[in-house]
Amino acid sequence: MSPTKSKLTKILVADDHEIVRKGMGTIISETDDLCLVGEAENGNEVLQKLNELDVDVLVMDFDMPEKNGLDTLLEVKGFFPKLPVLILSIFPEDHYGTRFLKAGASGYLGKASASDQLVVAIRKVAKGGKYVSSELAEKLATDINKDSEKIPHEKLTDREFQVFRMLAGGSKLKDIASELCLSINTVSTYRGRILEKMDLKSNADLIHYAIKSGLVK
Amino acid sequence: MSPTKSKLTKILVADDHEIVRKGMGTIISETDDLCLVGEAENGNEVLQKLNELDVDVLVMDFDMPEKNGLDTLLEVKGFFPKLPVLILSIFPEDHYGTRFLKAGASGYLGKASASDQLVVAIRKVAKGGKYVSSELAEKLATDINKDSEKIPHEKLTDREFQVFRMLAGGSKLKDIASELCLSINTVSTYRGRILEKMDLKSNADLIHYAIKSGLVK
DNA sequence: TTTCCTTGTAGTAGAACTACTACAAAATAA
DNA sequence: TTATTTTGTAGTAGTTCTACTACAAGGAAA
Repeated sequence: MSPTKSKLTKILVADDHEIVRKGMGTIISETDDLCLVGEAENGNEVLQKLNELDVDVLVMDFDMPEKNGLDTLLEVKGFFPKLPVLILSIFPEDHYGTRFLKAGASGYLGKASASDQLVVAIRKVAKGGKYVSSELAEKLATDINKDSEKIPHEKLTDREFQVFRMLAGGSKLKDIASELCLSINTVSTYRGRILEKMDLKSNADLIHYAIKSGLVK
Repeated sequence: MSPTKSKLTKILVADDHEIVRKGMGTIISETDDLCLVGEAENGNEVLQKLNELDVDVLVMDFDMPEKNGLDTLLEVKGFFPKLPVLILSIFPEDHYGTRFLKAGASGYLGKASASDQLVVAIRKVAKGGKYVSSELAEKLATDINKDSEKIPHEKLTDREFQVFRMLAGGSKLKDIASELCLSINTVSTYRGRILEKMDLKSNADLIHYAIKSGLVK
């Protein structure tokens, strides 16, 4: 039973930068088998649009205001477990990639990737496959048995990592607590665990680490 | 309908992310009086394209590999002093804006800005004007009275600079106080003055500044 | 299945920090 | 020279952070 194989792949694009959405829209429009059916500016809109529209692939930015990419991904996967999600990021693949893949993303690519890679990735995940860059693939392969040799920040849990990034960006405990709707004490505990796991002594160390390793811009 | 004969504004777009270039290209193409004549991926290409092409406005990303936006801007201004340059950035306007304007940029806007702002900005600078967001304008106004000609850290006194370096290195107020045989309150006052003079908001900002400008490790 | 470790969450008390205010000496401007 | 600003120095009071403790839920290990 094969209906027309040339079925359009319907795509929802989520990014807080309109310019980036336009760019992806253009790339998608220029590709015959792809079709842009909607745009979202933040995580909440993503959920809303997914309910309204018929979507085959979600292409989502890593870093969005209101609700970040990882949280949104988890939520999306809760409601639409089978929807392929492609994560787009300004950060190099190997820094964050594994985290998103573990959370259920079907692929991860940097914004610096050429547009043909975007198209390749979309087609791949639309068919149920995974898309990873060769760098990331290599990393995944070498990471399989080596838990001890992990890069420090990879030992953090998602929640800890989220706090890590905010601390590195200069957010105060209070800001983080209210942003994440947690007690300041809770955030402080995360901070302590982050410092412990990464063998750092202070927020200053943490910021130095984050900048040096390119985890923050 | 425009009674005046509309002249096409020829634009060169520079950004290391192809998706962003596509996005800007789309916005520009959709606007009658604007025309995209070229793209560049990095600072060196910008110079090269400017020599090859007839360009009215350069729209350039803040953060590019190989040669960053500020360096490129200075170089461009050396060869083409009258070319209007619009800087695009993922950072909020008020963080870096003044620095670029002082370096000769005609405008500065965040990537989060709506596309209509991009068009407005391009038209404005093409006519020789300056484009600034209202936030940035306000900031500029308050900066006028300060002697903001100097590089920020050069405005610090020796004592302040000493404290600055220690703070940037991650020292605690207590450590600094005992190292310099001062009251913690005194060190705190220095800190406050440093932040004020350098227009920073927190130790985290200070560390970011110090690392980026090479004042620390 | 039971035990042990990890993760997400928060409270408390004391330490550290921040924002103000203050003031004298040194440097500058008028 | 005199008035004004800058610099070096602290105190006080209110905020925020840190270290420690605690505990339940989920997983992993035994």
